[in-house]
Amino acid sequence: MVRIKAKVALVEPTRQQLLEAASAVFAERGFRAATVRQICQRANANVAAVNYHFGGKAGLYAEVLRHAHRCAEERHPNVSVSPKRLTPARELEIFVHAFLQRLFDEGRTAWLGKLMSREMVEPTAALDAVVEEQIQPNSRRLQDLLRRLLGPRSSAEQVRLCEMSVVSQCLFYHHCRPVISRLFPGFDFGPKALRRLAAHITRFSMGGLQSAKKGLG
Amino acid sequence: MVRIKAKVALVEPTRQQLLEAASAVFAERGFRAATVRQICQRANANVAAVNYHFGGKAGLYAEVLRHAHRCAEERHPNVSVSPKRLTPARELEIFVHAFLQRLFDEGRTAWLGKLMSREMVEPTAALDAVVEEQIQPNSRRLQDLLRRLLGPRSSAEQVRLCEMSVVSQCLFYHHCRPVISRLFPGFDFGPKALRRLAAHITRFSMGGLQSAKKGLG
Amino acid sequence: MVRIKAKVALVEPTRQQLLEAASAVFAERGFRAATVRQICQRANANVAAVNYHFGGKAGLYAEVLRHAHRCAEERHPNVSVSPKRLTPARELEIFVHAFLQRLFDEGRTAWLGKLMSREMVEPTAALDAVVEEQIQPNSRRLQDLLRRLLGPRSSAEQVRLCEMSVVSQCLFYHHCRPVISRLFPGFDFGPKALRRLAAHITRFSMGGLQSAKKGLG
Amino acid sequence: MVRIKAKVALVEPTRQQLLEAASAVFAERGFRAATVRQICQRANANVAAVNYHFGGKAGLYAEVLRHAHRCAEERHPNVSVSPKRLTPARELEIFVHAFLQRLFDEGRTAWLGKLMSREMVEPTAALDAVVEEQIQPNSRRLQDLLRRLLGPRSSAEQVRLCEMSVVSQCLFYHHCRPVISRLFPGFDFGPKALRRLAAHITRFSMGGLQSAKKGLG
DNA sequence: AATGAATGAGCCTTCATTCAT
DNA sequence: GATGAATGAAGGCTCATTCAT
Repeated sequence: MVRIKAKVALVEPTRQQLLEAASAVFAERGFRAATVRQICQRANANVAAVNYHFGGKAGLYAEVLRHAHRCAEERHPNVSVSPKRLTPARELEIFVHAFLQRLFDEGRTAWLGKLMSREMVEPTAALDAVVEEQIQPNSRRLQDLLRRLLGPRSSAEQVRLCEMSVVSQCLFYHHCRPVISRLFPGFDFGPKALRRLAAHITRFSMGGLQSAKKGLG
Repeated sequence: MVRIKAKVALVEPTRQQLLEAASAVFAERGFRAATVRQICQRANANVAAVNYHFGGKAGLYAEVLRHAHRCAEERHPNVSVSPKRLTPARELEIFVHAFLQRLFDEGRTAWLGKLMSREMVEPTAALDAVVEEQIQPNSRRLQDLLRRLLGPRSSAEQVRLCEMSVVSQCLFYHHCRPVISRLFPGFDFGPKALRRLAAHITRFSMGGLQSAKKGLG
Repeated sequence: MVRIKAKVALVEPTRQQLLEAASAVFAERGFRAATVRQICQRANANVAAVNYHFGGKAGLYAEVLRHAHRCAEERHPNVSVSPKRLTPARELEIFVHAFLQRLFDEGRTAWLGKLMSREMVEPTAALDAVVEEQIQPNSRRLQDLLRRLLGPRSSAEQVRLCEMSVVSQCLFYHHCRPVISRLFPGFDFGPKALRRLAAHITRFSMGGLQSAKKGLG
Repeated sequence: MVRIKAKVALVEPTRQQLLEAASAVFAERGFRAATVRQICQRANANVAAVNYHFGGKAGLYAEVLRHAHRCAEERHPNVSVSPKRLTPARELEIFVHAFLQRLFDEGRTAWLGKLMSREMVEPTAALDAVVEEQIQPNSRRLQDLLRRLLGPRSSAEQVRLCEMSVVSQCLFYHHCRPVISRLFPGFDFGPKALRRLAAHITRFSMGGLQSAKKGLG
């Protein structure tokens, strides 16, 4: 039993190492540019291991998306909170801030964001599952919050449009980073900046929601 | 001489055809996935032509970005208009609508959007020029408009943040299209839908700006 | 013990199942194209089982030839008949018909024919044993019959040549089936057709033997 | 022009060398076992040359079948001759002898026989073309001859069956060589032996045909 | 006796590039 | 100026086999 424990402790199971290595490489280089050999070398595994464990490069990639999601979830557990006495504005700010933190965290957490960005530009078969399992639930949660803010008379489309207006503002900083850093050198994404960003997005969106609400009448 | 004339008239110069074909292929498949052979075949040119005219695949790509920019500009000349008597809200709506139209136009115009999306995920050396020559001017123009809406007491950062809030809402529909079409099947981007979208973004942003303005006090 | 009994009763011993599966797969795909994994999967056995039980793919193949022979023998026991009062022509027809039936039987019996066809094109070490144990005895039997038909003055070579003329006509339909079915679409190998074939081969051969006999004088 | 001549003389065009090498290797090892690398090495060509010239291993193989046919044809031009005054028996013997010579010739001519043997065991897509372009015409020619021998009252099926009886006797020695050499050691296939074989097959077949003819009445 | 994981050699193919013409 | 042939590096994958359990 000691030996077993020792093994578990010392030698990471190949499959797991493969997953870790692949997440990093796929995030860095993209599906196409990443090579199986590269991944295996990084995972100290044999070239054939990928096929054995995941059935091929594509299978590995699909699993990586799930793994990256789990890693992000682990670090920034989904803000499913329904805290006791929060103003809706505060609730929105928490959502936005958590979203930004997820996007701009580094290390293993960053994988998901990078992978998803690539999926937007070049969707793979794996996207369907991700949307269904990961994005949809979050979308629902935000819609619930917005419906409360827009009032009971808001239409489904109104809610959808407002949802996208909120989400877009968060994603933008991540997705357009290369342009932002060229356009506004010095713009940073440290913890403080993220808080300021969240504050702005929240305030801007609260105003936007009010405007949209008025448009309903 | 007759033959030469005929040739000039009928057959586009190889270089130009190469550029056209490459723009389409790079936009569709991305730099890596696009193959030189594919491009040459589409351009009715020899495999070695790319190296001959552009020094290689990379050289061709750089030229393609410039070409795609020219094509987009040609079709939707920059909305530099400052029409006489428009309400600021209307002015904003025009800007937003023009932006969306550019993004969702099809054919040669679409190349630029697709190429830029890819540049966001995997910036190349060509990006610097594009930002400076293309994006910066537009950014300035929008900032001017927003400054007028936010009032003279608005800080540079306020303007910047609001600019990004506006722009992000436009880009989102283009950039996250794969998710949107999965999350909200039936969401379309025809001319009517773009007008509705522009209306929403404008109203939402006007509210946001008002909110941001108040925050200044 | 109950469990053991149950297991013995329900689950064919791995070795046997491996043999069955391998016979089918080798017959269908040939030695090279057949994969160990395919065989093991079909036998519900582990990938390593082949090496464990037979020392490798080659060892399994050698055993398969023997197994296929046993299976064929089981279904069409060798026509050792020396029936009381048959005309030699009838005796020859019985031999030919039995030969054809063996070749065109389906299921487990077909394995041998297919495997032997492959051995002809690419002989393996296993062929020697098959010739000695299986083919030689049949050859002797046919030679005896032909000697009776050719008369006592026939030379050993005459007998051999006539033997091959008879045998070749039977084998041809099996061996050249792909060409026959393309050259004469509709040519079938059902029980009736086999009887007609046997009749033709017998008549043709009886004529041939007579001709050969005359040539002796 | 001198230089061109020199080149033609010294450096065999890659494509041709590839074809030669491939014919040999495919005949020796079969389609599957043959490797592109092996072929290219033998042809002093780059590994990618096969893909460039033939579109892949399969394309090369298809071309090889045609090439092998041409080589065989070149050495033993088809006996389409209708020589002045030959007895039908003599005509048949010439056909049979030519057939045997083709099968047992060595060097480049042998390729076709080996390749066809493999096609019988494991037909590929290339077989259809071979049957149509190569086998069918020969089959027709033999049928014409046999029809003359069988008389005008012979049915199409009679002719077909007799054709197969004749052809099978020729092919047998080639196809079952591994067994023959084990069963009758010392059986050789030199020029003299081939002549004797042709004589036997012809005599045997003439008797067979007579028998078949009688069966018609 | 039997297994699941892991290995390494090898295969076919693709691709951007170069070279002689 | 332009081409068709040729190159070599690299990529994903398959397979029989081995090893520790």
